[in-house]
Amino acid sequence: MEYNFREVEKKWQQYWKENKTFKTENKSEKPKYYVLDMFPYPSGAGLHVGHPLGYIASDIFARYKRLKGFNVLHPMGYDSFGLPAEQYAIQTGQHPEITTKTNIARYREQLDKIGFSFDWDREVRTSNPDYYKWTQWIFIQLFNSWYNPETNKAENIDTLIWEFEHYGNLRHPIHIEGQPVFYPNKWKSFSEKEQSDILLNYRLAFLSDTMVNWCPQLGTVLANEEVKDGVSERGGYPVERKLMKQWSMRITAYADRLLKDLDGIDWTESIKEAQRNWIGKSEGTSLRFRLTPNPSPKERGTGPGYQTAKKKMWGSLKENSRANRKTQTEAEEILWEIVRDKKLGYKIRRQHSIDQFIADFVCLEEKLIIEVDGEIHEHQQEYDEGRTYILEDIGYRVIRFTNDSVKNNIDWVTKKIIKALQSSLKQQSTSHAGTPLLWRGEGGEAFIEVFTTRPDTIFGVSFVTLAPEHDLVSVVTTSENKKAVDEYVTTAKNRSERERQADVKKITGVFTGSYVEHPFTGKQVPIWVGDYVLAGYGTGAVMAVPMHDTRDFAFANHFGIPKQMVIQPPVDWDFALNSYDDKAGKLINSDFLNGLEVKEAIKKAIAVIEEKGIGKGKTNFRLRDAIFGRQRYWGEPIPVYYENGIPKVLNENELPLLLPEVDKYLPTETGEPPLARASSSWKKDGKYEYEYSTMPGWAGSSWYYLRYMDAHNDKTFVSKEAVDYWQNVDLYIGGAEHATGHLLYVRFWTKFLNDLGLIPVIEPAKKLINQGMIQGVSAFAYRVKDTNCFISKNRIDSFLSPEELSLTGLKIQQLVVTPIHVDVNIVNNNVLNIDAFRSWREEYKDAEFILEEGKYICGSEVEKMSKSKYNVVSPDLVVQQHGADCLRLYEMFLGPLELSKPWNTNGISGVSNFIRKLWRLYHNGDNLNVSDEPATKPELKALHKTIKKIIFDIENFSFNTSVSNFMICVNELTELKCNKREILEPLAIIIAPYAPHVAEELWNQLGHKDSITYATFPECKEEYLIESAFNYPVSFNGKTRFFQEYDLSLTKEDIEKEVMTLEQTQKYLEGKTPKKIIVVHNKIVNIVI
RNA sequence: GCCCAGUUGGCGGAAUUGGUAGACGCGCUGGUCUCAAACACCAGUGAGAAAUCGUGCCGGUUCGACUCCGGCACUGGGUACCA
Repeated sequence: MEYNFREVEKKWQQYWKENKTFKTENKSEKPKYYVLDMFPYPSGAGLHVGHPLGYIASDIFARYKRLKGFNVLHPMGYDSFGLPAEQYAIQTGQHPEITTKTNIARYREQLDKIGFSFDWDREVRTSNPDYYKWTQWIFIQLFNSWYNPETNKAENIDTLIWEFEHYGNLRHPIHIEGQPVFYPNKWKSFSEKEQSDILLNYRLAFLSDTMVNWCPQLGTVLANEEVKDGVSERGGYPVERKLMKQWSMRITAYADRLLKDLDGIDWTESIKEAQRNWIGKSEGTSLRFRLTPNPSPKERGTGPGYQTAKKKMWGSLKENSRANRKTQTEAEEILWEIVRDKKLGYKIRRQHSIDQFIADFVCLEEKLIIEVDGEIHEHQQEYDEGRTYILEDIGYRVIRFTNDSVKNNIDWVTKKIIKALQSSLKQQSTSHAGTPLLWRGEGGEAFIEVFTTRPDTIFGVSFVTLAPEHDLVSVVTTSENKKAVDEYVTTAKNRSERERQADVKKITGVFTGSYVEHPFTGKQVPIWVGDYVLAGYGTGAVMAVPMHDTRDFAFANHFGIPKQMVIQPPVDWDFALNSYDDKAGKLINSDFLNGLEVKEAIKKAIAVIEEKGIGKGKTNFRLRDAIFGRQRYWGEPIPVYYENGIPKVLNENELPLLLPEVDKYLPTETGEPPLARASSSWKKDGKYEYEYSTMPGWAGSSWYYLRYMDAHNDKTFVSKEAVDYWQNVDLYIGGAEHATGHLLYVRFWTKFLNDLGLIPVIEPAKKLINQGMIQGVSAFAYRVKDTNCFISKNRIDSFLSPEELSLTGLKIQQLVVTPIHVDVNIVNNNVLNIDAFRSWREEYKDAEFILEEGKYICGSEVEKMSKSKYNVVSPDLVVQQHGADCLRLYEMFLGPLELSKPWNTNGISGVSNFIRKLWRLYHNGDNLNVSDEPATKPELKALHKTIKKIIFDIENFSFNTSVSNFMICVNELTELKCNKREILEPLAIIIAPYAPHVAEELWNQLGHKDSITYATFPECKEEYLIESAFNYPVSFNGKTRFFQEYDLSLTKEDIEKEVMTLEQTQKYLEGKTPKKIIVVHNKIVNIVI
């Protein structure tokens, strides 16, 4: 009887389940090995043949490691929160939990049929409260942590509060650029809300106003990597930019570590490269260009109309400032001694330029100006009023004291100043919101700061470009240009993300009318606005070097801006076509950089820039903080409630915060997320509102590998013992599509948990390999336009008979055909099953066909496997027809694991035959036929050769070649008519990882009571492989011409002599004397003529 | 544009440090078995009549290159005004 795979596979799947064969303990004498698969999202479509590819490979590896004596952790679970179930719920009203459960049941059934060795006792589901309780718990840890740049680690937020209490937020690495400064004594005086707002700037999980990718159709925000080409990855709906209050994760704090630690892990180069690009570290320098002259409010058209101040050029203003400092009044000297050196707890400057004025004293942080009116000012009442008005208009408060009160009542003056300082925190101007003061240096000068990676090209700068959203745009724009700039900025801001991406090549921009001063040449450099500059990267401003930067080049050409070459390009470089961007060549036209190579010039330029104090070396990352909230129902509730507008996290004992029931899975009428529909009692302590957004899909999957180690622990997310034992994943097999999403986030959370001392590892997986995609092969039938007549592929352009033509309803043969996707399951070798097609869909019931050679031939095309293309092949069907072992072997046999390939079953019969042939080795008819006689030398050689190859192949993840090697081995043993136990027992073991069902059955029939799972993988005994002779290929000038066998004991010299005596050698020599004879022992003989 | 992967018979693919190119399987051809078909088994199968030629194309290193180096083309994937 032939091998009955249906019976045997069912039997062993049952056996494994009943005996919990693959249950793994967290303690063992054996070394540990952790094999992890990609976390599946249980979709309604079920598994297709592409999904198990990686699972089969990892299962083979896991089973191999067990045979090699390892304690193997090989778990499976479900990433069961997510959009599709929710979309389905919106359409049908069915609770996503129900859909999810059904889908999981179907997945499980499909997985079981393939015979995977998962430890199902460790199954996790991210949507189970006992799982998401810990996802919420980790969120709370993130909320309670900040990233300390000094220790380069996440720490509890308390250490930051301590810092604030003792040092304020001034100290260099703690201070965040652009944040208002406060001093030690200040922290405690802030209100709870103020403190909360400040801390949110540091927390690793934080709430902020962020530009988000808003997808109106999906009704939610999307992460950057969920948006492809301006539309949502799921569904393909348009996405727009929108400012929203959002929860985010401060992944940027880990940018450098995420980048650096890539070097230490054995992941595929393509994934590492994708992550490196996504993180996008670029080293360069910040550089400030002095703004001069500074336009007056009147010039830029935003100031009050009655402006009385003389139009002052910056230069003279600066001189006034310096002169004033030397000629202080007595009162000013007295006050200076009181306020200088932060004596009042605030940094106060004197004779400092503000806008076009010079303030006597100013505290920039608190935006407080202190004026001491001397005799001069008494004559200028009107002037002072105007000046105060302007200063207040741009966000300053001005307090005035007379010379007399300073001289005679300094205590009263001091008290007034302190009071003013303390009460003026962050007082924002109203009419000028969005146009803060220019960044000003010690001398009071104003600047535009740019970021560049090419400071060497500083002498090639021909203009400076600001992003349309840049704060300084309105400040530097002159009144003549105001209209054009305003229009441009409005258009640029309103362009949707999609338009911007589609229009990348369209160059747009506008001149502001102002200039900055070149820091070295002093020349005037025009300031432009252009949307090729991104507000969110660097400083939102660039120095444009058109000769050496492609984008600047295009911009300059488009607007006719002059260009200056500063790097000597190769001789044949054509600047009419391209800029020369390479970081190679010598500097020219560049003053002190002349003659240097680019790399040296960069160093030198940075040094000089830093020395001049106009900028400093700086690193920028492309990586953005990850938006963490989704305005959706089917996700983990964020464990946050709001008390008087202050976000607060729940206590651990209040977890899990369960997902509440809602009447509809839609946003509320007021546009709030679905959770706002929860009953009015869904409130913290019955009064405080919970956060309404839920966590994104990647929350649960960012730590699932840890939960498998200790899946049922209700005390902690993973016990210390479990994680100390299992450490991290030894082998992860997954698709490359998660390179910049999941695989980056899971690394981030791992590092964070490590910082907190909760886990001992800094990376989730030591080794990662990608499985390729299995693509679908779609089939097409060609319908003649406006008819129900289908024409066979190769008849479209051929002559039709009158009868055939009449089917098309056309008078003359002028066919227009529409290709229609046909279900691949009713097409065999491109031949359409016409009856099946007619009954496939109602509309094709009466379809007519124009055939070729009696058949209807379909067209085919390789596409993504998807339901809508009717090209999905389910593994169930293959298992039903050929068996699970056959599916496993065939998927591996298709080709290298990491390569994408279309699915076709053309070769599956070869694998099916192989299994039968293997079975026949052990059987004679219906009976087991195994002999205990000792094996012969050729039999042992066949086996051990295979053992050696299989070990090599598995350890190199070359599963396709090991299947070939099994075939070779079985062919050889069949040839040898081998039925020796000594051979067949080890053979069953080495094949067990690949074809576990048939191996178990053979093992059992050989008389073993236990599962083959924990047998011992045989060792390769080299002595059986030793050959006494080798059949040398004899080649002439490297081309093999014939073979000659020589004993391996012969020396090179012997062989050389022997070869020369051969008749065939003489024939190929054609009477010439060889120049050289190369003999490589056990390899080749090459004769050079 | 940039980054990554790939390109070998009719097809999927093999070739471990440079050493017999095309293993293994499919398909195809012929044969055995059968009334016939399927299954199974046997033989052949890169091209060419042959000399020879052949691993995307051009060049190089080497006694010898699918393999190493330089340049180019094409296919697939990722990514993008990131300064």
